[in-house]
Amino acid sequence: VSRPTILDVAERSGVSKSTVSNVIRGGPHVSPEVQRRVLDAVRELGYRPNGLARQLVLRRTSTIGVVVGDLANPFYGELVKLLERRANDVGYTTIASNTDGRPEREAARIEALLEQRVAGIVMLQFSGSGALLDELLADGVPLALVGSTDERVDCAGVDETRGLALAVRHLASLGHRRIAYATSPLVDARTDAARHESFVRACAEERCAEAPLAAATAVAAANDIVAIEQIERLEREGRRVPDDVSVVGFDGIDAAGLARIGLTTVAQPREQLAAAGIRLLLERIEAGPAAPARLVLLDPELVVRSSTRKERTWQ
Amino acid sequence: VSRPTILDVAERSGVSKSTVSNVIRGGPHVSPEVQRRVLDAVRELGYRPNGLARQLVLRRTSTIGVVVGDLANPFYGELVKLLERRANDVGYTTIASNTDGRPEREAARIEALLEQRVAGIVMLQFSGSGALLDELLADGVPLALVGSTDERVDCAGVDETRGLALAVRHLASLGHRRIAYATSPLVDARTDAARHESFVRACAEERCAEAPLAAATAVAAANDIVAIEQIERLEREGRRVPDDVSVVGFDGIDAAGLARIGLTTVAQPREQLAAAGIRLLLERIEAGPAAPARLVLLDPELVVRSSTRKERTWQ
DNA sequence: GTGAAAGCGCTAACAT
DNA sequence: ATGTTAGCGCTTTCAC
Repeated sequence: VSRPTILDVAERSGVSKSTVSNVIRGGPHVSPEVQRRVLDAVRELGYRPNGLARQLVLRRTSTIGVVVGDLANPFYGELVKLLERRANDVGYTTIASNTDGRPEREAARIEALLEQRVAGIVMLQFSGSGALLDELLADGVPLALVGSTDERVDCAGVDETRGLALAVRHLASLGHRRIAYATSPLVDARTDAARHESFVRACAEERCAEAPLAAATAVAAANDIVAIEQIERLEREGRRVPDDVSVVGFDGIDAAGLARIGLTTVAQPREQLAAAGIRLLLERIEAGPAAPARLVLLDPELVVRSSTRKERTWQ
Repeated sequence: VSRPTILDVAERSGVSKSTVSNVIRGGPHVSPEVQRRVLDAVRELGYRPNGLARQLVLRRTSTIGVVVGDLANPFYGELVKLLERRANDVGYTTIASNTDGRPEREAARIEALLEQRVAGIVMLQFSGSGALLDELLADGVPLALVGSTDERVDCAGVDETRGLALAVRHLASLGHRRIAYATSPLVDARTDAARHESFVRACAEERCAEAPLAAATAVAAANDIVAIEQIERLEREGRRVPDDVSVVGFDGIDAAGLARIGLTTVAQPREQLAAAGIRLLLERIEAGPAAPARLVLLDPELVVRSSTRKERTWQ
């Protein structure tokens, strides 16, 4: 039941396999007559070119690896989907690898991608192990970070400083002075670090203080999932959102926009992130490892909904 | 900058490439001394086996294709994630392909998977084009459907009849007699058809009637996303859920469990679905195309929350 | 315009 | 225990 090969097609159409190869790849110098015969044979035999063999001989693949922390988070699900669409448009396929945020899984999945000789890797998640990054860079693996940033690699991300500044400024303008930062283990460590850092800075600028969750009148979450979890937790504990405490998220997932949730959030431009990520990666593949790292910084946008309101004492 | 090959390793460690191959694959008959030398060479050279070449010569891959309709739907995102984990556990990798529910994209993505010579395909989405299925079957492609069913292929799914019966019976017991069925284009056509059919049957059994959305006191949705959209729509139109109309979903996504949403839903056992899907596929790969198609029917579970209540006139 | 031949990097008999 | 050899299915010079 072995699949037919290019040789079978050659035999059946009475030409050599090079000629078959030429017509299949739309190569040059093929007489219409021969072309027809070959195409007929292809159809009759149900021939399907072996991509593995082709990639082996070409010594390059048109596959892009996508490393993601949590596919069950719709923000990443959608990003993966957009990346795939984008990649398809330019003739690439993608392989998505879920890491559950575990560094050892991340390393293993990347290793597997490299053994498959992917043309490059887009990382939506990056455990932050600098060693891994250095190794990849040293290996000359084309890399692009989407949604987080690192000086050493090409990145497409949102301006994290502005992002959390937007959130904190919004809360401050509503009179909040004691703001908590909420996160979870599923948040990519680097992203988390960046967001927390800028949260702290923005607090300083706006003269608010970082407070523990129990003592805060508002919470800024590392992402929308965390924000929604916080709303759940708060209301379970009898504190109303936004009446008792305001909550703002980050990402702009669809669920945040539901009337029942109404999460004020800092939305990321997902389409643009995906587009920039693929573009950066392809250009990196083109340019080689020596070219300087580039950074595409997109603007996040504050979407105000009903999870934030004036601090109580101000009413 | 070409990567080192097995030959480079052989040369550096002063053995033949078969010996290198043996130690790398943990093959037999390798003296500890030679083993050490080879491993050293591997490390020094930064050698990484070429999976493409290996798969080509083995004439089989350990890659499973996963075809999914909408990765941005967290139910599918999670399913893909679980499938990947499961597959990894048994030595396989997965490559997920998003189709956006479009049959032509579905066909194209499957074609690409086959050219990559995937060992088999798990379909979470199936456009329902019988022709495509027949073709795959005729080609002897190992196939497993997860979440939908077809007599011709191995399937792991929830008992759709029971699933919607659960929903309708629940609504009927609350006094609802005019129930609408809600769906959307993103719902896999076959799944949609199956659910609607059993909805109709359950209505007959419970003596309810299928009603248009505007005239219904309750709505059964094809999945949780649709259900949540319906809640949005209804409340935007000024009809409260569950006070004016009850809504029940299907799938059991995390968001349904949020207190703010509180969606009564028919939950699918996602872990078990993923596990069964992978198991069926592997057994199919093992058994060959001739073996009879198998069906794993799992029990859905009604999770009652706050989106359903007694029909008003009954109070 | 078409074919013959030389690999791509690897595994698996079969020798030794 | 290790080496030799013959491919896996394809692309690509280079002849004809």
